[in-house]
Amino acid sequence: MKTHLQDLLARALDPLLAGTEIARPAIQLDATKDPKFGDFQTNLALQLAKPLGKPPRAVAEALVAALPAAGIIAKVEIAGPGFINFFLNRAAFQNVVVDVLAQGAAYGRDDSGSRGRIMVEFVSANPTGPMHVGHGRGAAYGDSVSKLLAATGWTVWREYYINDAGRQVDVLAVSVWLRYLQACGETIEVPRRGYPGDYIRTTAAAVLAAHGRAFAHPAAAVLAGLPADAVAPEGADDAQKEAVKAQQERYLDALIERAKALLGDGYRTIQRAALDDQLGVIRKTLADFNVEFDQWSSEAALVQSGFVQIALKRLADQGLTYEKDGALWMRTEAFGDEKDRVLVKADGAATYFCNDLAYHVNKLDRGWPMLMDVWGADHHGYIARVRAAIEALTGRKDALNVQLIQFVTLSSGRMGKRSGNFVTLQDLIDEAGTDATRFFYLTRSHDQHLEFDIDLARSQSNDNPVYYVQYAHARICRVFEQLAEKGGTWQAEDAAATLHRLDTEHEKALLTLLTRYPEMLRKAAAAYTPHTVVFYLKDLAEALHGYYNVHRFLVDDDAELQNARLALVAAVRQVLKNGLTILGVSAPEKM
RNA sequence: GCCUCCGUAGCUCAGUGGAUAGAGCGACCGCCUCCUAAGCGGUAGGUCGCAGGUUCGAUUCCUGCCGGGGGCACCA
Repeated sequence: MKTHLQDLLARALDPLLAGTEIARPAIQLDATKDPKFGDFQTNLALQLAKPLGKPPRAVAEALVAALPAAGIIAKVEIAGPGFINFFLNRAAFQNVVVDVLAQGAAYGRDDSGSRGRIMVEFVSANPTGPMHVGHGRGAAYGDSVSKLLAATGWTVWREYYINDAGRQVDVLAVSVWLRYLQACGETIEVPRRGYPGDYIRTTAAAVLAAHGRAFAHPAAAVLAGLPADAVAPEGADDAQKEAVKAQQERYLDALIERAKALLGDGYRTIQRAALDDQLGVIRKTLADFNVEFDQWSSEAALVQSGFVQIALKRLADQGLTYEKDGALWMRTEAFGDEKDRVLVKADGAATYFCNDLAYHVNKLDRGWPMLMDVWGADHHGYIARVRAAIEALTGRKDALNVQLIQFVTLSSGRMGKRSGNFVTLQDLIDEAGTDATRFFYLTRSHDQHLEFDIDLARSQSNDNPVYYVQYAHARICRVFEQLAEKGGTWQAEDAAATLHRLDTEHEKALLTLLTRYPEMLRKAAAAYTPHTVVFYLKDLAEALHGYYNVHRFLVDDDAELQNARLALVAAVRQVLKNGLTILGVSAPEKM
C-alpha cells in the first residue's frame, strides 16, 4: 500500500524535475496521526518548494496533477503549508483482514532468516547470588529483542555467559565455607567483603548435608597468621575508607589462600557446589520468567579449553600486545579506546577483559558475524575496549552491537514496610507474575531509567496495564464462545465477501492499525526497541475496547455484518497474540 | 575533568524535522435489562529544563549553560 503510493509519487515527480538539476529527494510518506488528514501524508512539496523556487502549495498542485490514476486512492487533498494527504479506498484496508486470517501467527513476520545471523548474549548474571530487578530488565529485554530480530528476518542464537572463573568465584567459595564452618559450630565471622546473603547459608547447609564435616577446621587454624579484617571508623573520610577497603580485600585474599591450603581438593568441591547451587537458582528464575537460551557458555570451560591462549596468540601475532610493568597489555587505544588495557596481570592472572575478549572471538569463530551484547549501563565504559579488540582481529567496526540497559529503581512511594531491601527477580515473579513483570519492564525504552512500581505490577486490578491488552484478547475469545453457545458458526473463508460492511469509524481505526503491524515490527527491530510493540498493542487494545463498547459483534438479524465483524475481531485477536508473543507475554482466552 | 543516559501534564513515561504535543495513573463528571465495567465517553491539567544557532518550519538536529542518574582499575 505504502510502497505503491511512493511509486506513484515518484512518477509524479518526473515532469517537475525534468530539465532541472535538482536531486531526486527521498519520498517521505508517513501514516497520518489524525484521520482528518487522510491515511498517508507526504511533505514532498515542502521539500521541493525552495529548489524549484515556487510556493509549496503550487508545487503540491503540480504534483497532484501529475499523479497517475490509481484504484486505491479515493481522494487527494492539499492542506496546511503544502502537505499532500492521501485518502485511500476502504477496500484497500478491508483486505488486511483476509491477510491476517490467512497468515495467522506468521502475519507481520519474516521467518526467512535471510537478513543475517546474529548472536545475542544477555543476562549473563554472575553466578554468585540470585538475580535482582536489574537483571530482570536485561532478561526481559534480551529475550524480547531476540524474538523481535527472529521475527524480522534474522537467524538468532541466544547465549548466557557464565562468569564462573576469576576471583569472585573464590570469594564465593570462601563465603560458603565460612558459613559452613559456622554451621559446624565454629565461631568465625564472615569476611566483610565476602558475600553476605542468606543464600550463602543455604548453600553451606547443602554442602554440610552432602559431605558432613569433611571440610571442618577449627577457627583458630583457619585464622592463624592472617591479617585482620578491618572496620571503617565512624566519620572516616574517603582516604580512610579506601585504606580500610584495601585492608579488607587483603584479608579476603589471605583467607582464599588459607582455604585452598587447608582444604586441598575439597576447595574445588565446595566451589563447584556453590556455583551449581547459584546457577540452579538462576536457571529456575529464568525458566519461571519464560526466558530460554540456546547455550550457556562457561568462562572456566573456555579457559580450560585453551582458547584464551589461542586468542592471545592471535593478538600477539598481529603485534597488538606488549609487556609493561610485568603485565601483558593490548593496544586498544589504537582502535579508539581511551587507553591500552591489561590482558594478563603482573601476578599471572588473566583479567576479566582477557577472557571476555577470547569469548567474543570464540563467538565469531563459531560463525556468528553479528554479535549483540545486552549490558547494564554501568558497563558502558567497557564497550570501547571490546569493540577495539574485535575490530583489531576482524577489521570490522560493526560486528559488535551493544545495547545498554539503564538502571531500575524500585518505587518507594507506595511500597510501605517491606522486610529487607533486596528484591530479587524471583520475588517479583512470584508476587506479580511473569506476564505483569515482563510487560512492566518492556513498557519503558531500555535506554531510559526505569522506575519499577512493585505494588502496581503486583496488583491484580484494572490499574495493572498488562491486563488492558490481555483483556482485549480475552474479550474477543469470549465473543466466539458466545457464538458457539448460541449454536452459530463462522467461517474465515467467507469473510472476504463481507468485508465491505466494515464502514464505521471504529472499524476503520482497527483496520488501519492492523495494516501498520508489519511495519511497526520492522521499525521496532531496527531500533531494537520492544517497547514500540508494547505501545502498539496498547493502541490496538484501546481501539478494540472502544469498538466493543459501541457495536455488537454478534448481530442476530444480519448474518453478513456479523460475519464481517467477527472476521475483523478475529484478525485483531490474532495480531494481539502475535505482538504479545514478541513480548513473551501470554494471551489468555479467559480472565 | 572526560564519557554516557536523561530533563515533556501533579506522578510514571511515550512521541516527532512539520499542520491544535500524547497515554496511563491521580482529580472531576457521566455510561452495565445488552458479546466479561480488568471496559467506554467527557472535563481539567504542559513557556516539551534555560539560552543561542541551523531550517520554509525545531519539543525533535548542533553548541553552551543549569539540574539529575551511571561510568571512568593490573575488579568482575
